[in-house]
Amino acid sequence: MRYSKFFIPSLKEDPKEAVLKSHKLLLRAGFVRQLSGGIYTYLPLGFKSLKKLEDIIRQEMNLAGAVELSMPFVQPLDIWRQSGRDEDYGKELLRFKDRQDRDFCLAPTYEEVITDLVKRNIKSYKELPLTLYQIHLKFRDEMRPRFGLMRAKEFIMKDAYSFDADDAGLDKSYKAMRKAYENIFKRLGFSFKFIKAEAGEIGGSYSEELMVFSEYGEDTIVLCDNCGYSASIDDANSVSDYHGPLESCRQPKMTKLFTPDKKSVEDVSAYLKVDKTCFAKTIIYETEIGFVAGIVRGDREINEHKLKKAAGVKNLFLAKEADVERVTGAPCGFAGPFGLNDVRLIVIDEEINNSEYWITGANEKDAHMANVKPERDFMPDVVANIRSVQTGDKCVRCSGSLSVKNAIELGHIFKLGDKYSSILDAKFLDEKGEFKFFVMGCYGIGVGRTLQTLIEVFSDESGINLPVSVSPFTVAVVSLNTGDEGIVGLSEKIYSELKSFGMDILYDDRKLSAGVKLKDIDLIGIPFKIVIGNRTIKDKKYELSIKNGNIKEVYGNLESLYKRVIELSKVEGFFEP
RNA sequence: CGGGACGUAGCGCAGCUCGGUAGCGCACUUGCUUCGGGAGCAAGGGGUCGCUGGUUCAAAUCCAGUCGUCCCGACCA
Repeated sequence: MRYSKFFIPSLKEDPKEAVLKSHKLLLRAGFVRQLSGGIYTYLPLGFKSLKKLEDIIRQEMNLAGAVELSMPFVQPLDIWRQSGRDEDYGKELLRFKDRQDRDFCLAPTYEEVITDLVKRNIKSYKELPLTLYQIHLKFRDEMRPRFGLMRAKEFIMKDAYSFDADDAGLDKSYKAMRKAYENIFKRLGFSFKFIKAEAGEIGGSYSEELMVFSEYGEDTIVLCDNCGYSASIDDANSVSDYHGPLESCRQPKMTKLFTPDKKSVEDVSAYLKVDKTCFAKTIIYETEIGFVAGIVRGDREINEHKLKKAAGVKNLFLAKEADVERVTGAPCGFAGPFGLNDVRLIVIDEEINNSEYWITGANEKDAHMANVKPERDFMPDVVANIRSVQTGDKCVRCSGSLSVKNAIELGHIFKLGDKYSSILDAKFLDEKGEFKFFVMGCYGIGVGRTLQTLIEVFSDESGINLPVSVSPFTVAVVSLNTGDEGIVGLSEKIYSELKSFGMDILYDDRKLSAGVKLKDIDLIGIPFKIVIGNRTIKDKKYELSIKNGNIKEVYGNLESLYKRVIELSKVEGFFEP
């Protein structure tokens, strides 16, 4: 492909709407453009990369025995009314009417359609198991689309659905998909892990999320360095073996401490010269049952998800400052667990209950209280694990050391059981001639999100650095001086010869200065680059640059250059020096 | 949906406090020179200042509303 004939609107400067590195690069390298919030055009370059990524997914799905199809993006709302998810999905389901005034929606997912399809066409256990998949659009009217393709309203997803005669069959289908996912993400070069998850909107009995580690991931997960235990920060537990504040900060009896203007644990700890672990901090939340106080150690954070569960509430958010003042009788920053007005529940973390001698707010301006003991000085209603795991905590399984990492969820696999088949009355005849509901599983990969995550994880200061298998082009030929016949002639020759070997090649024939062209190639991140300039002609040597590792190789003749390029193009991930 | 910020040329921004001729860099067009890491000189083109209304002799600038984009929170691939 000639650069001059391709459409690559690259940007020199960071667009202001992007925050994330990968989002900036997607825009700068001319991979995508936003049409409206959460709605994107894939430009030729991004589209080419996307297709390569899809092919990898397709290969592994096919290998696992899944069969590809394509379902309608526009769906009659009736089918959603039947499954009851019309209401469940709420505003995320974008609805509209056709000219006959019938209700339709844009597909946020495809369980209804696939279940209906299989119900109408599969009658016997002899036709099972069956796994169908598609790579296709979904639309969810997200309340807040953000970070480019990471959370878009319209997005591309690979979704697969398995149909089995019984649970044992489902286990097999599930395992096959799980293995396919492992293959896909290994081929892409990701460092990843499956994490058990709560099923959410899709529902079902068991599900795992495929998480890829990345500093900027929106999800937080906990890993054990020793036994491999892993869980979402909302589910993860750590050993509670804390035996209370240090000797040095224990007071023999309840003592009021003067702490002028010191509100945060940080400030009070510095002011009193007492370790943060000696504090019990009291946070007031507003919920549908009234105010709830959550108490954890001073150096800890409350996990609101856990607190919700422990308190048995659905909605929970930090109380407004005015409410905190009313409830505690003191300005924000001096809350303690005793003498609270109008608090329905006091929930304390296990660690707090394990011990005494706590320093807490005194519910009085500019004062804290030492030697506060649960059950003597205040009555906890619930004792539970409501703290977030921190790096260094002990693993509940093996007492190894836990670490907390950010990750991006790229896949989610579910055992659905008969959730949809029973609602939609999808049955087949088993060997005994009895009707049974299909036992289903469903398996998703966010394809657009995966592309962006590849860029997030694999990029350097100069630009994108994708694995060879998903880079939009494998090799670039850059003609530095388009005014020189010798250079142009040689560039054309190399371009057409490499093309004849079936190489996916971008030939930069633009009449621009050398710097601009080289920067663009680096930004797009083409793994291998052949630069033709005066030097090439003068020295009769051919230079091949490898982006990963910033390596330059020089060849004395075209045959050996071609041989090397062909060899390199077969690398699946990155060329490793 | 709650909280915050921003909308001025294709892109990135200044101008707005204190109302009076719309500006800078990059990009673009033409010519000449240059040609291994975002070239130089010369000449040029391009903006209803997001939109609507109000105040005013006069609005990019002040006021109100509205739309859009982004960030933080509750949800998710």
